[in-house]
Amino acid sequence: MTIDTACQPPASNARRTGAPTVASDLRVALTRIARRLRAQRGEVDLAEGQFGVLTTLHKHGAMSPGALADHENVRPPSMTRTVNTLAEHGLVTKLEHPTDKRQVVVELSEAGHAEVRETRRRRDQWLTKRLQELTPEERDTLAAATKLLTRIANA
Amino acid sequence: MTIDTACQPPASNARRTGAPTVASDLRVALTRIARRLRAQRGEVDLAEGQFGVLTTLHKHGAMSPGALADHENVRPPSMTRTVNTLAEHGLVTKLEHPTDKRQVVVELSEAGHAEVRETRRRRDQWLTKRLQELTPEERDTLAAATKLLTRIANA
DNA sequence: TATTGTTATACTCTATAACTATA
DNA sequence: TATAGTTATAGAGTATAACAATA
Repeated sequence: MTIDTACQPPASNARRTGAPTVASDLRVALTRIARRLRAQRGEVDLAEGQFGVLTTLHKHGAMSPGALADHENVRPPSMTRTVNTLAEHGLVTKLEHPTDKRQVVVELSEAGHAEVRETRRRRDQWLTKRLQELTPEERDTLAAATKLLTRIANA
Repeated sequence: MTIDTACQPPASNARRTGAPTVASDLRVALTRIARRLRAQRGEVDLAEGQFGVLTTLHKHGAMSPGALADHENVRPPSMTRTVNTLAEHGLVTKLEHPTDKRQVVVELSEAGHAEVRETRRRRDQWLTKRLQELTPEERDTLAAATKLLTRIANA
């Protein structure tokens, strides 16, 4: 596939200068594991953005489409479409707001909750298998690192 | 935004059962950091799939559109479009294959190489800043964890 | 008059099917 | 006849602008 005349050495700047590569190596590993985790899906084949709405509702409870759009960083018309798609799949329910008739309340259905749980279960299962291939000492290292990574993730 | 009647407790299965949550916590942290890394872009505003083609060419050298499609898990017509877009931006060059006139050779231009380098530089910079906020001991822990995560990523 | 959500329309990315050129 | 790539066309997902209903 690759033609022999055009192969250049994959020289990263960090390695060329001899500078520390922990950040770079960590970035590559993190990115690759995240991609493999994303590939583990639940029952329903959802786009990542649609699944994101489910997790947000799972975490924060029912929200208006506008609030969801803010939270997911999309525009309101896009969220209208996303919510309608999820409603057609029976994963969310659109309800009237109790006092403000302009608003719509988007609520996760039981199927929606189940989809979030199942997807997380499969992703955790994949990662758990990988952890089981490590020694107890290595798992301790990763447990300690998890605390640090969590701090970084929320920084 | 959230209406008070519909908030349910965010009870994950792992926590409810008291089972170990390292895998789950690690997954959450990994996913979140990866998302924040992806948000660090280079000069040109490229979709993640388009940038993926640049990194593949950066790593493996010039390839045919078909080989790129295989590598990136998209269909050939999609890769044709992607490559044409990248070529219009001056990030890749389409060349004739030396012996097989059916084939096209897609080569990363100097601007393409620079885009890959710059994007990686910004992502490494973001992560380096986060690492600098840790103690030396914590950095040692993450350095050790990086080796393990790299192994997992490639498993 | 401001806010919430939707409809109308368009652009991007992806796909399948059909076509062209070459091996 | 098989292979590499493209063109034609369609389906998601997202965007901006314009509109409807309600506060």
